[in-house]
Parts: sequence; structure tokens; C-alpha cells
Amino acid sequence: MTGFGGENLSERDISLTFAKGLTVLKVFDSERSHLTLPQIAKETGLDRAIVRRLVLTLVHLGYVQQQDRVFSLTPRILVLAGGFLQARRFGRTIEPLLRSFSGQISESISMAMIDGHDAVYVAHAGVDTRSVSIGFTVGSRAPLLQTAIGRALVAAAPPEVAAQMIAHASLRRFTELSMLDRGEIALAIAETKARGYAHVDGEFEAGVAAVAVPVRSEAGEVASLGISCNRELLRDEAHLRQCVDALRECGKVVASLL
Amino acid sequence: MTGFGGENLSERDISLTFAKGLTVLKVFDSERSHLTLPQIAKETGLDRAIVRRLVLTLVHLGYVQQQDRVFSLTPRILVLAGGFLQARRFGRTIEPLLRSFSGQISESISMAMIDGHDAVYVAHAGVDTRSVSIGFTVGSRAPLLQTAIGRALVAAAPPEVAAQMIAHASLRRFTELSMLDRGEIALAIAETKARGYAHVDGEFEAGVAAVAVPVRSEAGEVASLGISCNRELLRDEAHLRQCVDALRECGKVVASLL
DNA sequence: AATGTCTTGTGCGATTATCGCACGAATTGT
DNA sequence: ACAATTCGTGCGATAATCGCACAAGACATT
Repeated sequence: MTGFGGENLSERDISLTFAKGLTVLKVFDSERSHLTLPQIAKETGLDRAIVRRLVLTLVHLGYVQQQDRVFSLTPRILVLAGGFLQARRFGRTIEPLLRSFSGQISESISMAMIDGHDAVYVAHAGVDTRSVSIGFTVGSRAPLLQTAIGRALVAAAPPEVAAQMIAHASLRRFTELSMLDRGEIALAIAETKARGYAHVDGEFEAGVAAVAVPVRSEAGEVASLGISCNRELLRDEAHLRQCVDALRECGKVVASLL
Repeated sequence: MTGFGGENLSERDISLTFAKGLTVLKVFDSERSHLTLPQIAKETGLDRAIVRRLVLTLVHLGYVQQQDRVFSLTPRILVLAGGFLQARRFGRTIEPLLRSFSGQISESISMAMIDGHDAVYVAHAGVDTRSVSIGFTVGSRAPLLQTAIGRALVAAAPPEVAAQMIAHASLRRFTELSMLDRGEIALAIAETKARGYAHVDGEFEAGVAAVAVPVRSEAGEVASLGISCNRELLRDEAHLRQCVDALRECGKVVASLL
């Protein structure tokens, strides 16, 4: 189902085989974790023989394991991501920092960055209680335009990038409150930029509200910090302010670390 | 430096190009995060022209970004790992669980799995205080034979796998206390298996001690849970018992979730 | 239970993407 | 400023890849 030939083949110096291999690696996502060869072939639109070679390569290199006839990812895949996480000091420096602020206000704090037309979570600090709730974890994706953490990202991005996101990032009716008009969203993002934080109420998950602040390092690195919680809780003006202030303070430090 | 031709080329149905591409992706690790084309070429032992094609492919697919002349990973790499993390419920289910037990004893709890001849961290729950300390994060690697969390993994592994690890996993003199005799290590692992937990004192990082328990799901999935802290703290018999008990309890629940 | 149908796994030749050389451009050191 | 080195990239020969076709297995149906 992944449009392959459709890509701009203007660049002729691109390794097709490698690209296909990564496509195969990508189909192992949250819901499709254990796959057979034909399933992968159908999902990627590649020939079964090619998929076999690529998957066998992954098995040979230890990124994928084979049980009977189904294939699944091994922990080795984390080593790839570990390079990114460790290089950017997420985990060793940033997550402890998030935890510190998170403890002060007893709310989970997440950090996200832009990936294509989505927000992707790069760090997370949870609180003991209210454990499972709205569980987003490192590597999770969220829509850019319909979440607080996403709009904060767009607000932090350079104008031309932001415009491109607002114009083309996906929109879906997640809840009956979901904002679907791009003009309206552009306004919400402008407001985010003006007052310094985004506030989204029940547009992505019903009953859940969130605030988020844009973060921008001197090097131009763009990120955002967000808190999600029950919408009733964020109705409380004092609590909202507390959250925003914590995120702002945290954001300052994070910006200096990126 | 990566021995390439040396692999067992018995299997002829392996995609060389894909393997090389993954090798390129792998060189972006914690210390080498921003690389130029020739650096990658030297590191992988591949021709510069090949590296160029492969890296350009990664840029085209959005896994790598190019700034001026240096290349670095983008957050998209996390999406690959996210598939693994979400499928196994790390983050959404397991990390909150670890946090809960972690809070009870005020110690950071980590979870690891076997990857080749290393332990790789798959989940982590830190405590607010003592933030930076011995920061291991998701995707970090640790030696199997010279850490508590690693020996617990070996103890949890099937006998033949364990024997293979004990015989071939790497040994290095990290500290003056590092155990370097494989027979001695085999004994320590047998002891781990017998009493149900591993205790390693200052063999990997000086002044740091750790305990860890093996975890094994009904499906045969192998993991381990560990606590690292100041060696003085673990000298306290009561605290050690408290840690081990918490890990055991936590391990039971984790085993049922894998 | 047996047969037919569908699905899956894999060998092999033609084709095409890849490999590595060589040249031009840029950069660094002296 | 010049020279020596390093880096980026086009192009043809070559070897890896692609996709077809066949065999083996699974499944449902009669």
C-alpha cells in the first residue's frame, strides 16, 4: 500500500534496495508486530521473493527473529534508536529534567519533535499514579495539527515550514470536537505563538485536554513539551497556569541543552 | 572496521545492499552522531561512492538530515524502534509498572533484554532525585557478563544459549574488580539462578553496585530487571533485601505481561 | 477421508541497479 | 598564494537483484 514508484525519482542516486529494506522494517509497527512473509509482501506491495531476501537479511543481522513462520523485531532495533537518543542526551539528561518538573506538578511531561507531518515523542516522564491513562511513549506518533504538543511544534518551526505543515499535514475527525478547518488551525497556532503555549481540549481524544510550549534551541532545533490530562483538571485556571509555568521553565533548560 | 566479507556466506539469499545500508545506519551511535561522508566511509570500510548513495537514500527517506556537510539522525529513527516498544507494551504498560515499584523503594529500575552478546535496555523508570548518576537509557548496551542485569539475563536464558554466552561474550577490565575468568563468571551465574538474583559490585563502574532478577515469560521470552546504586547503599542488608523483593514482585507481573 | 483450490516457499535466467575507478572541484596547510 | 591533499560525483563493466514459474504445503469443501 506504500506508494513506491510515485516518489520523485528526480534523484537517480538512491539505493532502491535499501529503501525497500527500510520499508519492510517499517511495517513492523504497534499493531502489526508479528508478521508472515506474505503479509509483509501485501503490506509493502513488494514481491514475495524480494521480501524474503530482505527479511532474511534482517534475520541474519539480528534485527528480526523468526519463530516458526512469523517474524518479529528483536531488541536490537533499539540500538539504532539508541544512537539518536544518546547523542541528543535524551534519557541521560533530558528525561531526568522532565522528571524533576513532572514531580513538582504531578503531571506527566512529554517531549516531541517534528517528523514529516507528524509529531514524534522523543522523551517522556510519567508520574506514578494515573499510570496507564493516555500512554504515549518514546517513538509514538501524534498528529501535528490536532494536538497541543503538535501545534506547539508548528509554532516553533520556521515560518515557511509551519505554513507547509498547516497546509498539508493530515486532518482527521478523531472526536466531534476535532478542528478540521486549516484556517482555524492557523489561527490557533498564531495564538500559540503569541501567548507562548498551546491549549487543545478534546480534539484528539475525547475527554482529554493538553497544554504544550514550543522549544527552540539556539542552533534552530525545534521541539515541544506537553502535558496531557483530564479536561476537567485543565479547566482549573490555577492548575493550567501551574502547568504552563512548569513547561516554560523546563523548556528554557531543554533549549539550552539541545 | 566492521568485518564484512568474513560473515558466513553460506546463505546466498541475503541482500548485500540492504546489509550495507544498515551498517551505515548503525555507525551513528552515541559518540559519533554527526558524521561526514568520508568519516562514514572510513568507519564502515565501504567505498565513498556507495556510502554516498546509501546516505542520500536515508536523507531521501527522512531518517537522516544533512546540515552543510555533516549528516545526523532525525527523530524518524525512533519510529522504527517505536514499533517494537509499542508492540511489546513497554512504555504504555511496563514502564508505569516499573515506576510504581521504583517509587516504593526510591531507586531507579531498568529492564533489559539480550541482544547478541550484550544486554540492551528496553525500559527504564528513574527517580526524581539523584538524576544524572548512572544514566542508562532505552537503547543503551551493557556487557552481559560483567553487570548484574546482564548476568540475570544469562541466568534466565535457556541452558545452551547461556553456555554460549558465557563462553563467547566479551570480557573487559572495566575496573580493577572486573571478573575476567569465565569459570568464575559461570559460577556467579549459577548462584544467580539458584538464589534468584544477581549481585555485582563495582565490576563495571567503580563504586557502583547493582542487583538484578531474571524474568521469563511463559512464551519463553527472556528479560531482566535491575537496580544500580552506590555500592555503600547496597552494603546495607535491609536495603538490598528491599530492592530484591521489589524486583521479584515486579518481575512476576512483567513476566505475565510479556 | 479425499480431492480440489488456494496459499506459500524458493530456484533460475534476464535485466537492471550497483560497484569502484577516475576525474574535477573544493579545501586545507605551508 | 601555491601546492598537496581530500572530497564529491559521473560512467561503464559487472555482479547483484527482480520477478516469474514451479513445487510443496495448508485449507476448505464435498
